[in-house]
Amino acid sequence: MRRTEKLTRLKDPMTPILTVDAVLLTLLAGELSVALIKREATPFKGAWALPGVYVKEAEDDSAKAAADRALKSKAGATSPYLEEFGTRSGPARDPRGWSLTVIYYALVHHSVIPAATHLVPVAKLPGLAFDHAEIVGSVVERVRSKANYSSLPVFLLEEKFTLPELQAVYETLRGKPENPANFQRKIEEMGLIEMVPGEKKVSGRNRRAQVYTVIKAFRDRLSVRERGL
Amino acid sequence: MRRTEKLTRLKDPMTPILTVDAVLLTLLAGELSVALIKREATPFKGAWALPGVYVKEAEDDSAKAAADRALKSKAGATSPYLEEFGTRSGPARDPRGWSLTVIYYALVHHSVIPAATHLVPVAKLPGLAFDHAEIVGSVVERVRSKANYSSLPVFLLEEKFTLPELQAVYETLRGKPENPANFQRKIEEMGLIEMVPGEKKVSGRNRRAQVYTVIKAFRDRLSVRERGL
DNA sequence: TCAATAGTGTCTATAAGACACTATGCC
DNA sequence: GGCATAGTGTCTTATAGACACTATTGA
Repeated sequence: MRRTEKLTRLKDPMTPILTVDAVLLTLLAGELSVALIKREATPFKGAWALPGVYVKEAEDDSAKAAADRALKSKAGATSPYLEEFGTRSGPARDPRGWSLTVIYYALVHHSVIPAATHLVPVAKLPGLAFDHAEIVGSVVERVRSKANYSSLPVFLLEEKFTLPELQAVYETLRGKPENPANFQRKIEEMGLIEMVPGEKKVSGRNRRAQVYTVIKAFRDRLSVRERGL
Repeated sequence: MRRTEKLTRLKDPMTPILTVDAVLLTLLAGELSVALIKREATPFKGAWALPGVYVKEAEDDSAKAAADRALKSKAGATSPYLEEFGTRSGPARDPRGWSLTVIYYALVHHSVIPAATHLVPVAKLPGLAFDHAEIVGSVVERVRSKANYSSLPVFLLEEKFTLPELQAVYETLRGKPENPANFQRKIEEMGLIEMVPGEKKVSGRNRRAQVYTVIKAFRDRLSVRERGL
């Protein structure tokens, strides 16, 4: 029985708690935002926290599979890009006892996240349960860093997008503007995207932008530039 | 009692095995080598494996502390640079059952490793227990990659070293020669090392080389270059 | 003075960044 | 035509790499 199971875990001094937590990032109104859930059980009942689950031998084939399950069951989303960030562990981070969590992060376009899921701009993060505030901060730092030399920002867009849209995402993450000519040159050198012939995107009363898409090989992994962005 | 404890772990389907493994790297005769230990217990009794331990709530304050303990108790070494690499997990990697291991890697000069510890060139790796061969391969790849843009290689040297020695370490990890003038320029730009005034190193019947040391701020962490190498 | 390794000054090639311009579409 | 955004050609500057040279020591 589950209840007995948990008590055993609590009382056994040699069996650390093992969980995964997922940092699901998206752009909302031009702001990098993270998916948070309200805790329904102690500890930290009622506090905001990252979507996370216990790693279960019966359900998960790996820690990454557990992270997938956490994203699906707690935030209602799946992500083609789901990468391990690292671990946090120790006797103090969880009041229930010695715990270790494996942290994963994912980037998606906000359209794949249900409206019911709470998205909070990382710049206005409230207090979070456990060490989750520090975790979000560290993951955001990593993500911003990867925006400097990889294709990671494309995962924040929909399947089809324009170069100006892609440039805007890069600029948001890197926090500085980019020259369109130089930007196009560098993206081309990454061999990341391909034109969708004929398709143009209307965005007002101006010239329509050419539509692009990520080439198959990079749909679920990064393209990396040697010399940075 | 420990014996009962282990049986409980084996039979409990909800409690994954939690371990840490350490990849201790050093240069031996100019070859990147890894510390291996011979397993004394099942499974894989008699096979070569990475130094690793169970994470113990009573002994370890964190997974990293457990990795320190593994290095000290199994390889007889401590390392100022000990970094998390990632995790491996699943039902199949350990015959005892569902397991998760946190992998750490360390780089040291071979002089701090006891002669009794087995060091094997990573280019001539034998078959290893568990998924340890894949782990060593992935860590080596990461280390070689970091040699392209950070100060990581200095951890393979002693406290005092010369520029030609440092250059040789970089060349070994990167697998290609470097121009001395360009190398010195780039190392200087990293703000990594300082001259030890007056000290010169004799290495034959030739000109003596100036001795350098890593400045304090980078004794236990990396210095990173923006544009690589 | 020769061999061997240490160390430096400077030119060249390449890549990043700046800037000026042309293109398209709706009003 | 005018305005707004899309997109391109090219010059300038910064950095990486190549090369030629000088320096110091022991034999």
